[in-house]
Amino acid sequence: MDTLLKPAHTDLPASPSLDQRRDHGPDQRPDPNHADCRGVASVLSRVGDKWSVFVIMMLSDGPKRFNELKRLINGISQRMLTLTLRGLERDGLVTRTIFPTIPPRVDYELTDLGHGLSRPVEALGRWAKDHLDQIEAARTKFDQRNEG
Amino acid sequence: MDTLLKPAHTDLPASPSLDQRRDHGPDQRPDPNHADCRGVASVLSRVGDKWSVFVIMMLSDGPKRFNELKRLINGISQRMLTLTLRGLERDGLVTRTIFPTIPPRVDYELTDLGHGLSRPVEALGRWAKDHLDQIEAARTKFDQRNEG
DNA sequence: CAGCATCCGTGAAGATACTG
DNA sequence: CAGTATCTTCACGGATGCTG
Repeated sequence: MDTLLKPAHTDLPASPSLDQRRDHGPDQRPDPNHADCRGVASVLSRVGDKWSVFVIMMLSDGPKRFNELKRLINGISQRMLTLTLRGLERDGLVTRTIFPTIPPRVDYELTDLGHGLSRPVEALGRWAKDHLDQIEAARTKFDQRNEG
Repeated sequence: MDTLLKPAHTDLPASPSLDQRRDHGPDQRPDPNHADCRGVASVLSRVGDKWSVFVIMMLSDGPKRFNELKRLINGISQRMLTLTLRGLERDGLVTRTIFPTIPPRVDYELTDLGHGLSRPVEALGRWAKDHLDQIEAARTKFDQRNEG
């Protein structure tokens, strides 16, 4: 009940790295006029987390069960899905509803907050989809210049 | 010129994990009706990368120099900044302009593609900022329930 | 079915010292 | 100033096996 799903010796489910590892200095004021880093970063990292994004997208359709999500995302391991869901739950983005039946059934659903997030996230997803070619082209070109 | 800034033995600057490690099986069609994962994921991971986001935000004001960015972001290490910038450059999101003066001067600027990305990214940033409290509150609450 | 518990490899990121 | 080079750490994430 200690190591649980937590990889090795973390204390947070799915986005520990930022909050914990990032304060390497005593005072860390970047410049208030831009972005206040610390806090925003921890939210951004949730968004940047591949699995979180996919889960959010899948759930924007409506509530889903555990294995349903697993099938939809398909590349995700069960551990990562659990971890991701716990993280999203922790952040108040999804709710976890347990039906004490046999066999057990658990539904995951976006909260209002989660739905709010899903909008900019999907906007981003659309952008990504739209410009994928350009980016991949740029990557190829860059790689050729750099080692070809 | 081989190990360079690349941490240990990667081949991509800042978002290699997804494309490479993700194909653990022969057939990996998730369900075309949702998101096509692989490609989008690699873009999302760039966006989700904390440092990339901050750099993009900083550069949306206009071109900046290396150390200027470093100061603005402040929590970033010099290595990570270089790595991030190379990644963004590789993806065709920023340009790198070298002035062969002494001392040397390098300007980084968003490309059109980069500016395009900066819009949804900033939307996300705003969202993150706006709902930071809610999320942190949720986190605290969740943590208390879970171990208090 | 949903989920813990564990072991383990990989690689992302920090710190530091050196160069043009 | 703007990088490079290198070492080290340790968190992410996969695979597997066990519970209620």
